[in-house]
Amino acid sequence: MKKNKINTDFLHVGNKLLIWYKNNGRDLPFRQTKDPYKIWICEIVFQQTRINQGLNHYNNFIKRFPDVKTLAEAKEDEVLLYWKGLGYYSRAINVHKAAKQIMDDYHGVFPNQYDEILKLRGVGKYTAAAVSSICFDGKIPAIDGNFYRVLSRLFADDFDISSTKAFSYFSELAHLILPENVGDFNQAMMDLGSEICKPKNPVCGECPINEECLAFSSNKTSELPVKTKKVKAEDLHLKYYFVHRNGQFLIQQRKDDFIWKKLFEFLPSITADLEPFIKNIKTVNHKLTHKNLNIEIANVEVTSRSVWSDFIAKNECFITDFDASQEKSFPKPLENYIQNSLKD
DNA sequence: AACTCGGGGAT
DNA sequence: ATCCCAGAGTT
Repeated sequence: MKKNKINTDFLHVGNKLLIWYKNNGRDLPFRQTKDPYKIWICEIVFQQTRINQGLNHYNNFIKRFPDVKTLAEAKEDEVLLYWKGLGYYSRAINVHKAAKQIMDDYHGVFPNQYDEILKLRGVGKYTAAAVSSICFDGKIPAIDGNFYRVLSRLFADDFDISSTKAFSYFSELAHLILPENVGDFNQAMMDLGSEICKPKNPVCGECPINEECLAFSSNKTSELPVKTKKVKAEDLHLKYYFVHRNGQFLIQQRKDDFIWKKLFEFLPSITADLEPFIKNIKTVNHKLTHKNLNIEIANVEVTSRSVWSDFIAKNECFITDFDASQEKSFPKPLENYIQNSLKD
């Protein structure tokens, strides 16, 4: 059913959700505060990330960087360290840039208007709406994956959520049920989408708005939302040389393009004088959302001190050891490789 | 408007 | 094996 066919009054749905949220909302660490800094960080951490997966990262991040100023004054590498294992590493780089932005452009005071929050690096329409509604009583629905799913089911609407027009389309739909307290409403939609209106096997029997849900009454919850675009992973081969000597090994830092932005990695190539020291070669398979990685890692133990120091002098790389490596952010498969090397 | 960016848990 | 998650930036 399209929105222009909806003649019933759905406004009470929003208020029902607020009541449900008050009694059934999840108890999360960022629920006790309206500090825009903390809400902002949590919104960034939990982009495309499940609560259970990011909870420790969020707590550790807030503990180390409790406010904008602390974050802005930190080194980028340390911010990346606290993002280690979370994925989508541009979020860490951007959150750091945005902190500097707040110091420079807003005298360290978090902007309180949607349009200003939207200017922050790494903050899009969703996050700007979330922060402005939760912290500053902004009246803007925070349209995310939960909104798409809940609204498409509530109105039994087959609008393609993978369409680029989905955001504005579901924004309009959201206004049909938007209550006065938009901040709590936005969070209620997230909890409903997470706990009740789940992608698969939704718990419609416990849903506070199942009486109004057109997908429920027409038994179409399993067909909604409609998403036509599918992402397919392509194969990618990577090769690394784990060059080490006496508990030290050589690393370099990735660029901020392609995958694993600015994370540390082993050397992608060596010179001929190191080849005799290759002990063995291990292949690691690792799946990313858009890539099936096949990583070949050559274990190079340099037993000659002169060859070791000569290579370091002539090549761009850093020396680290197993303890110090814990203080840098490596891609997951390389992190695993280091951990396995420790056991040998 | 389409493409790209991680990692992990649920099914 | 497939889907999807408190999305945003780039092309």
